[in-house]
Amino acid sequence: MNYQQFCNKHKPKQSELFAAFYDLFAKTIEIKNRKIAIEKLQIIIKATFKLSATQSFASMTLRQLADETHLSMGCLYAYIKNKQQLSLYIHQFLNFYAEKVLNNSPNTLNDIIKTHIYLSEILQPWFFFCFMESKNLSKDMRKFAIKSELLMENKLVTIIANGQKMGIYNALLAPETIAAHIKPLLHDWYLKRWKYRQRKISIDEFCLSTLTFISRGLTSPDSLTEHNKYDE
Amino acid sequence: MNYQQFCNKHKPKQSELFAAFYDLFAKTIEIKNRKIAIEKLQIIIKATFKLSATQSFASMTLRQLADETHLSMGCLYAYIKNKQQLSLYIHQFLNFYAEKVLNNSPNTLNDIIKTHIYLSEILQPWFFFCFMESKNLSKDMRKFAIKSELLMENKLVTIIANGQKMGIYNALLAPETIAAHIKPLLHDWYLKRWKYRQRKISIDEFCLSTLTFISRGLTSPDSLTEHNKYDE
DNA sequence: GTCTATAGCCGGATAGAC
DNA sequence: GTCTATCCGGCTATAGAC
Repeated sequence: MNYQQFCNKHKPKQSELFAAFYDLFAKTIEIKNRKIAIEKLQIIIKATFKLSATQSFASMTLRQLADETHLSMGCLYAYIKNKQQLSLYIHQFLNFYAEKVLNNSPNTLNDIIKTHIYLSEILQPWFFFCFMESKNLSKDMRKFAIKSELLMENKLVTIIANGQKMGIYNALLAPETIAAHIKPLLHDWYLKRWKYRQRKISIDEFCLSTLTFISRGLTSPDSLTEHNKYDE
Repeated sequence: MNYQQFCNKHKPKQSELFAAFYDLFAKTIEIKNRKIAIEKLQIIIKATFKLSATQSFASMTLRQLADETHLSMGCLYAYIKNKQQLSLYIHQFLNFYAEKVLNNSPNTLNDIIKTHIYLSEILQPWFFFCFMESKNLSKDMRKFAIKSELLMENKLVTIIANGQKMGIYNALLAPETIAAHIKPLLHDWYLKRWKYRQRKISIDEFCLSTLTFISRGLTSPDSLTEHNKYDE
């Protein structure tokens, strides 16, 4: 699987993405004209990402959001119940969407890692927002919001444990430990997206180097060479 | 070097830390009684960390801060010029302090990595705050604030490049790429501190597994084994 | 569906008493 | 140094016209 193949299978058109968004929350959205709602929700959420990324969601005002979307305050409130709900819906939708993709993903280590990176590329602003703004959620909601993250982590652990049992991976580190190290490597792609863009590193290059880095940590069966041993 | 040794050399008493803080900004702080100022600044900044961590700095109100510190609004304003400056000073102080320690740090790869982890342990709330709240800074200030991060990154790159030249490390990945992968591994310690605490993973265990993970990526000279090759 | 106008509150910041 | 009292601007949210 490469990025192009993943896109063919999973990359939604922007309109499809927000159609799914509307359908998920349609019951609680005042506007009943589906086509208009989808269009406006896309505008509102993209503006939310833009403003949140530069100043944080908490300090973004709905006046700014109204300006940015060229909607009035009143109109905004036809699409969202209040400011907090806007944040909540974004979290919930990403969770919903990520879980759908992860549940359909293949089960080799490389493929899961690639699936995660590719997904976070396609939905980069969503991932970034959810990572940075998880504070906005209540405790209950926070638990819900990281369901798909746990799903991902469990998949990693299972595969690594299996690989170790079969002798394919060395067992120097516990599966949970390795999984814990892998995750921040993947997060970096969407958290520091601007850095990779600036350095002109493509997603394929990033995947290659990440997988190389991880594979080497997993597969070398020999003990550490002398000068790099953890020297107390 | 282990954590205990590092602490003996670098770990400041809390009062020393905030004494350094006061001295760095004394010119711009109204309160001239050094002892009182140091004490209150410690209270104010710790409260800021607490409130920011649960709700973000932007949404923390100075009234909340006054409650948490048991100071009045007026009194608060004797220590800080305004809300934004509070955030700025925290960023500037961490940068000042980190640079001091990093410049005195030894120059082996393991020691630099350990220095960074140990430092981020001692100043965990500072590191967490600066990572999460860098948005609050103006563009100029942001550049300034990451000076010490760049210092750290450059040190990594230099050492890795050297090691590759000397044949100690494999040259599968560029030094910059490896450094880019190492950094999020280290950030995880202070960003997800609660997770490691919950799992009862000590800083020494974290260092060991991180260094193991990194070393293996660097030192195995053989090419990737078949089943883990980047199978496109 | 979208707008304007406005209610009502809360935030940052300051003045001035003690 | 620390407090109370207060200004004023800007915020979320809603009512009601179009």
